Amino acid sequence: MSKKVVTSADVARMAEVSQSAVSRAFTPGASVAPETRSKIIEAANQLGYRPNALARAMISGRSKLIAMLVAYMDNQFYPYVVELFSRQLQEQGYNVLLFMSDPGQQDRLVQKMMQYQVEGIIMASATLSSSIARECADTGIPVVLFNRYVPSTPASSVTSDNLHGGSLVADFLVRGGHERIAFIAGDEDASTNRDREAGFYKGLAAHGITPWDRVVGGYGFERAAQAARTLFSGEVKPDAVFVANDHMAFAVMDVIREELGLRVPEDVSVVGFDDVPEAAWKGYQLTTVTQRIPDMIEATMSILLEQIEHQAVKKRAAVVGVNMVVRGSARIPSSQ
Amino acid sequence: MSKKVVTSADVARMAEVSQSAVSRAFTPGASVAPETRSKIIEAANQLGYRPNALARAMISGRSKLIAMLVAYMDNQFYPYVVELFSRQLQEQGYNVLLFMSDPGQQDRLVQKMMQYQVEGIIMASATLSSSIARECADTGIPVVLFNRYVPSTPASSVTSDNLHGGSLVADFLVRGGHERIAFIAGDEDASTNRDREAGFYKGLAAHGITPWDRVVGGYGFERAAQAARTLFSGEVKPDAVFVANDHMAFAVMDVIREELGLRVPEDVSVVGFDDVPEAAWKGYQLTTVTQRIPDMIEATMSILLEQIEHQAVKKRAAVVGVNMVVRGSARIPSSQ
DNA sequence: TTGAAAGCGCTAACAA
DNA sequence: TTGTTAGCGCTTTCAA
Repeated sequence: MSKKVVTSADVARMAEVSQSAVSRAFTPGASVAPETRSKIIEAANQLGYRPNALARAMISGRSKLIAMLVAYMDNQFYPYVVELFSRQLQEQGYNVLLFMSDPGQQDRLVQKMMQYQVEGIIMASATLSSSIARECADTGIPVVLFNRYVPSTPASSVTSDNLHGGSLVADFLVRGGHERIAFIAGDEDASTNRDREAGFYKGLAAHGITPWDRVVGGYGFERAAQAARTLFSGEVKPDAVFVANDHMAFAVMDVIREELGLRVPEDVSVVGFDDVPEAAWKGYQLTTVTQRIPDMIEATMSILLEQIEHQAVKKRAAVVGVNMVVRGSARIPSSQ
Repeated sequence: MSKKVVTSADVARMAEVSQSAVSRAFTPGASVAPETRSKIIEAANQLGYRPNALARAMISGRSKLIAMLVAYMDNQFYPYVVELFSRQLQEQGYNVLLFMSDPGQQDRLVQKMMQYQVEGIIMASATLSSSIARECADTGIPVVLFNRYVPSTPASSVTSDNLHGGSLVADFLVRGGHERIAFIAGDEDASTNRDREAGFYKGLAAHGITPWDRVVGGYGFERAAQAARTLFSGEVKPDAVFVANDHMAFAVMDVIREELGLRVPEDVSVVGFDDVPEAAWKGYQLTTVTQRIPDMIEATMSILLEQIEHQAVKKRAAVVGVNMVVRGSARIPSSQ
């Protein structure tokens, strides 16, 4: 039926040029006479020729592949990040190899990426062992941890200023006149959680206040709901809770309003972190801290592309600023 | 510093075997003596050898790459789909090349996929020109349209029974005693919208009822909000609205409750389609039609893998059943 | 079971 | 500007 796979040699034959001329015709900066090129292009179109990207990658050493490893997609933060990365990388001529990480499988997946000769790796909310990070660095593959950092690895990182974000929330809640301020933690191993929590406590301490209670929600919806139930199970209840991310905050609000019959923010204020799209939905109107995703992406892209360009991996750590968005889920400070 | 890229020849030298022996040691079914293999594996580990997947793909003709094209990620339906596909594909030994489609760029992206010698293509809520579909078929690359179909192309498709879903909603709303039933359409070019709408009208007609009004929301959040404003701008307002997907339904509910001050479902019933995770959130409790994503994925995988296996592309169209989930956003029929 | 040899489709010197 | 010539790192006959 069809001739099965057309190669550059076929095109060369038809255009009556050498095979390398065909290669040049498809290489942006190469020196080919305009007429030669158009003759070749025409033949190529006629035959339905498509350069084999794999062969090109092999010989040129440039696969134009970037791997992305993502832990989960149910928190809307990540789909948004994936979409933006994909679009921008595509625009830059790169292609995305996507991996979903199963806990414990991350190193194996990174090996896979390297087998495919990716030119860079983006790890979104996933970390890697330092031995693997070493290996990437030695191979010359830049790795950037997105929204996580690990001090002891050679991998670069891009994070928000979670420390500052946490203190912003503390400030806001204290100024709002709250007296029993609780915290629902995310994944305790995650740097995001550690920093948000540390910043929060520090901010509280600056006002001479100690956190009223603390439970762990593990960044998951169901587990956060459970955490909220625990938090509100006592006789006297918190009047404000800072939840380590928006995704959990929705679950927490559901429990507070539907199961406990309390009002938000009249009875209890809720503040999240991330500012995912749903936070602006009227059903929640979540007051939260904005992670400036576009800025984070930009920082990641520039680290990655710069290192790919210069063939030199060196650790960099970008920290992007944050700001609070005040909506309706937490009492708003009246004074000043 | 490090020896830069280790090849099978290096391993062969160290293990004192031929280079082809190394290849065999890394090929599952190949005939190698156990001792030879272990000798090779040891040398490989020592040197940090990783088979080059690109070279393997070139010679074997099996890239183990599957391309996925997605139009957008803001509707939670898609992140979920992407995650599930990725995990299952990974489990089957395949790797995912992810593309976000810009409208109009789809054909170009499919060309890219083919250049990377992908073994199959999944198009999620995106369609392709029939010429490109032809090309894929001729090249022997199976394509499956996920959640869309195009009768005139050779591409396979997997969809929900949108027709039936629409009629289910009509039935539910009529039995609920509604009298002014409106429809907010999604993307009018999409088969999903056409079928949901057709099924809905047919279901209405079966009860001798005609739709009260119809506006277009284009499957987008903001546009749907606008559509809702239009729909409710008249003197007399609808008492029920079927929104072509959940994502728009949230926007519609926001407008109805917050801007218009109407109650859901007391003043107006809202029904969506998809059953994304947020539909179960207490802030919305959206009554909707469930797309059985796991079943849809399974159907897609089996079409794809079967055709890759047998090297034969033939068009198949799977239709997956749907069912309604009754939550709180629409009045519940009392009788029977 | 093993090794030698022949490429997969392409890019990249090197001459011409 | 063009063609010739080597390979990139691997799998796969084909003999041994």
